Amino acid sequence: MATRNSQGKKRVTSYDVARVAGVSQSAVSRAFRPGLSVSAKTREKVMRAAKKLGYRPNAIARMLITQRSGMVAVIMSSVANHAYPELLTRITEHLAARGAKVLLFTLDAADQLENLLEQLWTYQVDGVIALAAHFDHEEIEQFEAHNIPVVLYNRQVPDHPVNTVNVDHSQGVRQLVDLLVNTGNRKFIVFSGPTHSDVANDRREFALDQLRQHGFTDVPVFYGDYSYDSGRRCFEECMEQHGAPDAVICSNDTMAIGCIDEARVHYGMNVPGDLSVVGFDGITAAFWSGYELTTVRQPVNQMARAAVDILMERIEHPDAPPEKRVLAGALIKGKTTRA
Amino acid sequence: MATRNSQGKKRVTSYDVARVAGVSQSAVSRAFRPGLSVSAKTREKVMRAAKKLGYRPNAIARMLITQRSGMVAVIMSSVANHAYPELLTRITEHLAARGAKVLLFTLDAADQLENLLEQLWTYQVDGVIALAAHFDHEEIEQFEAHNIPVVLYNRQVPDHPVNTVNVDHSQGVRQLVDLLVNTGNRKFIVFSGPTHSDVANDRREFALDQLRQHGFTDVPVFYGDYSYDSGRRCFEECMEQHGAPDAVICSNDTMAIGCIDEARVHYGMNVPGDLSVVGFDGITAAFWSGYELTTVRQPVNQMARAAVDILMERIEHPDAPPEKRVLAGALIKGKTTRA
DNA sequence: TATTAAATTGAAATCGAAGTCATTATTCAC
DNA sequence: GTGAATAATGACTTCGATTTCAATTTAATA
Repeated sequence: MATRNSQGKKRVTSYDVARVAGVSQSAVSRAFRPGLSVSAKTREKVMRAAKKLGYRPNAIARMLITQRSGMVAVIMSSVANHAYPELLTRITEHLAARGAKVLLFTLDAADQLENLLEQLWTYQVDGVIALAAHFDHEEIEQFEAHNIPVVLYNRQVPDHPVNTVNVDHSQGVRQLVDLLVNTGNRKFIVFSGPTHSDVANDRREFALDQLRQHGFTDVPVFYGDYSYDSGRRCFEECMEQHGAPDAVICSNDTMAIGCIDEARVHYGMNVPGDLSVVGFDGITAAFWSGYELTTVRQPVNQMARAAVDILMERIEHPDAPPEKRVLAGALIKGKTTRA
Repeated sequence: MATRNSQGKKRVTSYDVARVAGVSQSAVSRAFRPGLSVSAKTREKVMRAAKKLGYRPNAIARMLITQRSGMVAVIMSSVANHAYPELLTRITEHLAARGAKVLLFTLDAADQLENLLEQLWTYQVDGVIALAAHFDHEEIEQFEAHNIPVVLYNRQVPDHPVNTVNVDHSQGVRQLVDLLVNTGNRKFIVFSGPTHSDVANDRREFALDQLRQHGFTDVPVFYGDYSYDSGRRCFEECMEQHGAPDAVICSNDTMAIGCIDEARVHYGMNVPGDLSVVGFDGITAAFWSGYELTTVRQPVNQMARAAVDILMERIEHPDAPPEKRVLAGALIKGKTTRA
């Protein structure tokens, strides 16, 4: 008997189809699941009845009985990250190709994390891809306790085995520093992202390390928040405190662009004539002919794919050990550094 | 009895909690649903047992019995739209504030739409917010037949009542045109987005209309695809075919920025000295000091909020008639037009 | 204290598909 | 044509919560 939903319209269930097709409900279920034992004749009858009634299997009921939601939680930050749009669509597409759907969670403040996790447990997601959020031992252990595989994207949990996909920050930053040193820059400045960002800390420290390798010690660091405005502000502060540097190494492209604009527009400087600037990420704006930023481009599509692959592997084989995958970025020699 | 999931770990159900707490399973359910009739004593017992066992209500089971998934499908295009990141997080946040979650769908080619809809029906989403996809009568009628409310974001279905949230393209474009005319521009060019985009068509036609009002007829139009590169290409073609115009009216900011860069970098032109350029949207890059684009900024947050409000209203009251909400954009007088 | 009204409680039905298992229909080999 | 092996089928149980309904307890009123 067709029941009625809140709008008073009947919902068509497998029982309705079964009745019309003159078969059992089990047969209907089998007809819709590929590879199960149904005769062509029965399948035909079922499909005709299903089409006639406009039947679609109810995914919720399936989730309940199969103990698989087919949904993956993606945790993104509400802070507009210029790399997100592509990343998110890539992840969604790769997951879709494997029959999984994305349930979206946003997170800004760390204090919302607990609340977010509460939600996660109730929604029975099969796995999690975290683009945002800082996870510590504690959170990772919770995921383990719930047997929900997690993949961290461009972030890590020190000293704790966990699945991660990272661009090779170390190699990328090193290449940028080498390029700057080899093209004659001597007075360096680093514009770092916020200290609560693991990525920012990594990029900053790798840069300082590599500069030290070349004999440049005590390189001043200014801190921003990854934003355009913070890039501008850093440059302003830098000029006040140290005067014009030869080269600025920024934690990301957005800050680099802010820095360039500030230098050009407010200080009338020529980039790269008077100043070299490098970023990191390879956001679309970095390639605009107004900038043509020297940067390291993250292989977003491959990274998205790796994250999905790793996750799906753990969902199918929960015993697979954690895996850290590091993909090389591509050095883009733009026009914000001297040749 | 606690069952075991695919990972061999026990799942804690309300029955487990009931047994430990020494109450009925019904009581456990009531204790977790606010406003239901449970004594403080019972709730206390239940909560203690729940915490001890690490119990979380299973949202999937709830969805099945309540006929409400609490999930809203958001359809986005895989084409990187610079307005998406903020829009998506806003929508997600507003939905979260009302207890709903976002199930993400991506769509590029129109031929995937049918497949996408098939998925939609099975997932029992309570509603849909479409940021991408061109819907015709046919699709809207399918949604009506399934009793799933839809809100279209910045797009419409002519001659069919359907919920929409739009920025006031007409008013916005008119203000831009007036500004250009009033500041002495006489030779106009329009760079339009693709003809399959309703928004692009609207913006283009409104611009041409308003130019006609001012006596400017036969204004040439060049077509791009909203991308930066297409903005550059349009300007190049324009220069070849018509020489330098006074002012370029672009369908969106990204094309406008492409146009500006092409004019500045490859033609050595001064914007706004030699050329005025206006865009539409108010993407973050439009405000960068390298551009300071004259544009109309969409009130993204308010629009996201309106979309969510309208949708939730239809979910609660399915009989509410379709509603079209139009929000005014803010004219941003930047530095890409003469004063 | 007796009586009525209100608040709690648990048993049982329900949501809609998937999967187990025993039964029946087919197919194949001889 | 018979028996064995295989395929197809349907009855029934299950997933985990919500909700109805009747029974029971508690509170309120006379």
